[in-house]
Order: sequence, then C-alpha cells, then structure tokens
Amino acid sequence: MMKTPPDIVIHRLALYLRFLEDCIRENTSATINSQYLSRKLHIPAHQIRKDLSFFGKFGAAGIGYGSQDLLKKIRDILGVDKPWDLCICGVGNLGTALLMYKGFRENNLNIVAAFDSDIRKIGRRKQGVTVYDIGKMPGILKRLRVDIAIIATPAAVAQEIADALVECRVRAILNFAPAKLTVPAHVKLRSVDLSTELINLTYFLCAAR
Amino acid sequence: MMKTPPDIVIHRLALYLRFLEDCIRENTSATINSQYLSRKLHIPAHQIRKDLSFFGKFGAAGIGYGSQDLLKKIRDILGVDKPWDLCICGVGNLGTALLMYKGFRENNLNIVAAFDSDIRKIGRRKQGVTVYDIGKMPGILKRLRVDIAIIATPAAVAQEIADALVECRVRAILNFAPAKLTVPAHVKLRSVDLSTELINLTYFLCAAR
DNA sequence: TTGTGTGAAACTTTTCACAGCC
DNA sequence: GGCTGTGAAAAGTTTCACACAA
Repeated sequence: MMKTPPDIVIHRLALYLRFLEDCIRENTSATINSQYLSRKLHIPAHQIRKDLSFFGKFGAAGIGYGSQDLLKKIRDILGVDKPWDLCICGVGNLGTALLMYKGFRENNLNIVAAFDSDIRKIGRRKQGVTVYDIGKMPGILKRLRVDIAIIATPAAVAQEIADALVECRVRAILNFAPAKLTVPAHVKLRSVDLSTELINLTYFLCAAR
Repeated sequence: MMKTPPDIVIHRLALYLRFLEDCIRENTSATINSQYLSRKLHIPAHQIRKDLSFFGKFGAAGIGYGSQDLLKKIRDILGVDKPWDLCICGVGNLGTALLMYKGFRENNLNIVAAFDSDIRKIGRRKQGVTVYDIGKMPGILKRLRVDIAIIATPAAVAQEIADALVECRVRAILNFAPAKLTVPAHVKLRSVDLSTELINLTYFLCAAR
C-alpha cells in the first residue's frame, strides 16, 4: 500500500478481475489461491501476490483469497463500480463500432455525447447518442462534464482534439488515432494503435526469418 | 546489432517511422538528428539513439541521420515494405470496421479472407473480402497461407480460434477479444483490449482523487 | 501443511556521460 | 562545435526464497 503501482500492474489487475468474474459466474468455490490463478492466467503466482500486495493484504495465509471478497476489492481499486461519463470524438468506422459496443453500458460507462466534423452526421443520433459538431465541443463539454474521452478521429486532427479535451478538463483519454499525442501530466492518456501493433507482428515475422 | 531488442523498442521504431514519413512528405531536410526527433516525439534523444543502435550505425557524428536513409533502414528493419497476407476472424462491429479500414491496403497488408460463424454472413463479400464459415477455417487457411490473423470474435471462443490458427501455421496474431490468450512461443501474439484500457483510465481517475 | 506477504536478488530498461568522428 | 554510439550507472520490474499465519 506504499509505492504507486505501475500501469502494468493495473493492467494485470484487470485480467484478475475478468477471470474472477468468470470464475464466480460458473463454479463457486468460496476461496481461490494465487497458484490456481497462475495456472489459469499463465502469470506467475508470486507476481499475482506481489501485484495485490501493492494495495494491501487481502488473503489468508494457508487458505488463499475469498473469491467474492477479492473480486470486490479489485473492483473497488479499479473503480469499475463507479459510473463514468464518456464521449466519443470521431464517428467514422471505428467510432461507430464503439457506439454499437454493448460493453460500455454493462460496465457503468455512459456515452453521453459523440462528436464529428461531417455535416451529414451532425445532429443525428446513433445508438441513442447524439452526434454534435466537433467544433462546438468546448461549449458542450462544459455542460456535460465528461470523465473519459475516446479519440477516434484521423491522426491529423487528433492532437488538436486532445488539446481541446484537456482544455475542457477531461482527465482521461483513450486514443485510437495513429498519432503520438502529448497531454499534461495530470491527464492520463492511453493509446491503442492498430498500425503499430501490426508492425510489431511484421517485425517478428521478419526477424524470426 | 547484438542483443534482441525488446518489443517496446520496436514500438518506438514504428513511431519514428511514422514521424519520418510525415516529415519527408512535408519539409525535406536531407538530414535529421536525434534531438529534433526528441523534441517532436517527446522521447529522449539518447533513447532514440539507443533504440537505433540495436540495429547498427545509421548516423553520421556531428551531422545526424540522412532522413531518407533512416526511413529506408527503419522500413527495412520493421518489414513494412514486404507484402503480408491477413485474415480477420469475426465479422461483427469491430471486424467490419477493420474490413473497411483503408490503412491495410496502403501498407502492403492484404486481407485475403474473413471468417464468421453467422450463417447470414457466410458466403457474402464485404469490401471485396469473402466471409467464410469459421468452422472451415483450417481447410481454407491451408490453401491461403496467411501470415497474420486478427481475432475479433467474442471472448468465449477466442482461445479456440487462436488454437486453430496456430494449428494452421499462422505465426502472428493480433487479438481484439477481451480474453487472455495463450499461444506457443514461436507464435507472436499481441492483444488490444478496450475494456482493460478503460479500466486503466478509471483506476487513474479514482487514484488521482 | 498450505499459501500469503515481502525483503532481497536478478534481470530489464532507461538515463547518463563522454569518447570519438565529422 | 555538434552529434552519434555506447559502456556504465540508475531506475524499474520480475523472480526468488522464506518467515509467518491459519
């Protein structure tokens, strides 16, 4: 409970969370231990324990962890039970696929607005979400108070959208545009870059001969 | 040119590549130095030099790197000039968005097949790509010889699809399903997990109070 | 006896600092 | 003087091994 955990620990916590959910949905063993998690997730048991120890002591020596209890604790740590408001910037192929994605609602993630610059899209509703003029984003976000913004615009405008979001006090951004963005330290940015991921694969295929 | 570079170095090389492309498209300075790249990409200059040094010496002391030359070298290292054949497993919202994505063709990435289990989709063509019965994937991939497979199926079936792909000698997989997959060491797996990324953000929002 | 929590060791990646070349 | 390439130091992450609690 002392040092601040690195991103990768949070990432693994999310894996534990997902597995515990599945686990509890199916069989319901009251306790679960790090070795069992290890076998199932292919993550070393000591790493799982170390990850958890960042946040306190949840287990019972000789027994393991209470399944329900651990799940609850992890949900709590990750903040997944709180409701969060989202917006999606860019309603192209990807933005539209995101709007259709059911996983948001199921996880207390509320899409409260979408933005695009295409005049044909502005004013329409997609999956119950209104598409606003992205040029009017500042005014709209001042009222709406979004927690998380998703950028799904072309790379060329991604940085300026990010700047505008920061200006609107958005403190967490998930970027899908293939561009390296820069935001102030108080804003959390995560980027998912399809082309970069593919390049990692082509490199591997080359290097492995 | 000795130790094998970590994934993250390849990832950064992809960023350098993209920036150099933009750079050369616009202004054309014949040379470029690590400090300039550093300022633009917000990556320390010494890290850029170190990254490049994994693959040899491309620069001239006192001058920098030949822009064209460096671009060419990086393209070569990453294997982006070679043509690669892809398939997409799962033609839901995301799979469809991927099929519509123009970036593949522009980068020598050829989608040669798509697979789905939905009888209404099987046999149809989307963006010039035929959707096959995913149950018949093994037979089809034996003929088609795909280099890279993209998994965009529900999480529940992702592992079995991955197993089938490995069986078909696919050696690189990009997984979008929210599931932790396991593949043999000779297969490269990269996963992009929307829900996990979002959780990273909600954690940050919680932790930062 | 079983399984957690944790210091310490091992390893990996980043940062530094500077020799050497243009 | 300016900039690369690189050993060596520092920082960060994973692995180990074991004290201790049930």
